[in-house]
Amino acid sequence: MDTPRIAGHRSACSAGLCSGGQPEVECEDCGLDPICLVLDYADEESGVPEGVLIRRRPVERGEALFHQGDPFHSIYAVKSGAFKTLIPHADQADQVIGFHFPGELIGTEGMAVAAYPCTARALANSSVCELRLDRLPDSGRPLEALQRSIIELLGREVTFSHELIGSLVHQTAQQRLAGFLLSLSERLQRRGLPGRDFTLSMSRSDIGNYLGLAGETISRLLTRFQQQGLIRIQRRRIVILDPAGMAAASGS
Amino acid sequence: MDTPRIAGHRSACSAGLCSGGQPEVECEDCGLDPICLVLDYADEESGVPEGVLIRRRPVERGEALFHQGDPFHSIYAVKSGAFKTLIPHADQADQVIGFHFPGELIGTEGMAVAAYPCTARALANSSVCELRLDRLPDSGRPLEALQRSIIELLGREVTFSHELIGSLVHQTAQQRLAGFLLSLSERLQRRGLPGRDFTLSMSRSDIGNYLGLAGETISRLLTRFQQQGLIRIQRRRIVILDPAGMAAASGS
DNA sequence: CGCATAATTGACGGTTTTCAAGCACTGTGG
DNA sequence: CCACAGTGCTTGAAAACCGTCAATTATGCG
Repeated sequence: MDTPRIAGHRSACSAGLCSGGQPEVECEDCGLDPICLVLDYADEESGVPEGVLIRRRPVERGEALFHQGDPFHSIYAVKSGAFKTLIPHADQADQVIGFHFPGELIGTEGMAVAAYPCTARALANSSVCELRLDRLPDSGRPLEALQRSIIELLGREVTFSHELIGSLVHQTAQQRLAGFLLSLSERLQRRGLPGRDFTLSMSRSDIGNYLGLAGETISRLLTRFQQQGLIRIQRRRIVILDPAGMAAASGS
Repeated sequence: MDTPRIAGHRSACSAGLCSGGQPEVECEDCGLDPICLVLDYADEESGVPEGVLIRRRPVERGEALFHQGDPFHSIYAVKSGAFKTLIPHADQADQVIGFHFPGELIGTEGMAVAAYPCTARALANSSVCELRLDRLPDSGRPLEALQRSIIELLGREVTFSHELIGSLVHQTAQQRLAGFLLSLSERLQRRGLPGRDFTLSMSRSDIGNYLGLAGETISRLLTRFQQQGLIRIQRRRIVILDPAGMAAASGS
């Protein structure tokens, strides 16, 4: 790992690796952490009921955490593995909304409308922490801090979506893919995982779908990046050799 | 107007028309209304300070409500006129993030990160209601209801962004523009304003920027729609003649 | 009335999609 | 252990679509 860490008091794993050898995020690096802390605090103070926070539930590859339209009950944090969220379409191909890596949250946008607006599916064998918000008491002071955290999360998500729209809509295929790989790299590193040598758990078509490109275009661009010495690809493993070159290719 | 309404007790205007003759949204149809109600309630119960809610402030065409990076203090509701939000770029052209019509809110996403992530600019002479959240007391029970409203708003915005991304990225120029005009029509109607005969306050380039297309493409498509008898255009005035045909052109 | 800005329209070229074929890898069952 | 099928990936060729550039017209404003 790029940045080895000491396991926190709430982490059952050390050195960021689990029994399966998959990289796993530490609690300190997890997006659910501020909320977990609120709940821990709440636990001592006012007695949050059991079963609100379910730690390290395993999810098998291909399994769905929830489907579009399911009544909202939980938000999830990825501990290991990877997920995609998508809007299923009966007639046409599904629309891939996002990818979720260790430390990142899934399902936050369902909270507002009482139902999940998308489906979340595991791209690999994974594990998640689940926060059952429906089992929280209806009122009480700790809720205000929790709500504040959620408002922050959603606000960041809106801003991210706006930036994403700008990227997707005003950039060429090469810029989109280079930017995508760089942002992936950055996201993994921010969570204490290796950011220059990682596995794309999703297919080329999934990436293309997400970026508004054909799967063939992704394939062609990856080989072009490799020919330019920017990256090295072995099936789904990606090594970023020249981050500066990638940044140039991403158009900023 | 399509649906004439009786002015509510908090509305200073009647029949949805203001002195300037511009269509104005009623309080009942305004996105800020649930929050206003919360504050009215709060006012009686616990005494919200004066100056929290500023009603019907006029904003001149070209004037900015706030700029990107300004410290967050307020969310705004458009009463009359129209706004665009954009991310300014020093080197390249600005990125248009969205358009805001009477009854719709501006600035919600700034709340989470304490600074506005975008600039809001009036496309026409307009008026807004301003809710100064920085003048709210730091704690107190009514906040919880307010926070819940804001979480709902942000959640809907996230979902909307996801759908928008899907549209922009997987549809042709014709589908995007047809869908854009239809969604505009629906948004205006939802707020009690005429939805089949309205004014595009923004330029062709603004629309193109927002949809990821060139201004020339917007121009060409509008004339094509008119040739097909779907719409009628006179400068910036649009009349939707065949909503069903537009829906077909939008690809769903 | 004249200038500045916005909108229209045409021609051309580049990028990306689509269609199609062949290849590589995985996992399964004999 | 190997053959096989299935899936995903790569690569090629042609066409569609949209962007850019440029010229012209229309509109608004002083």
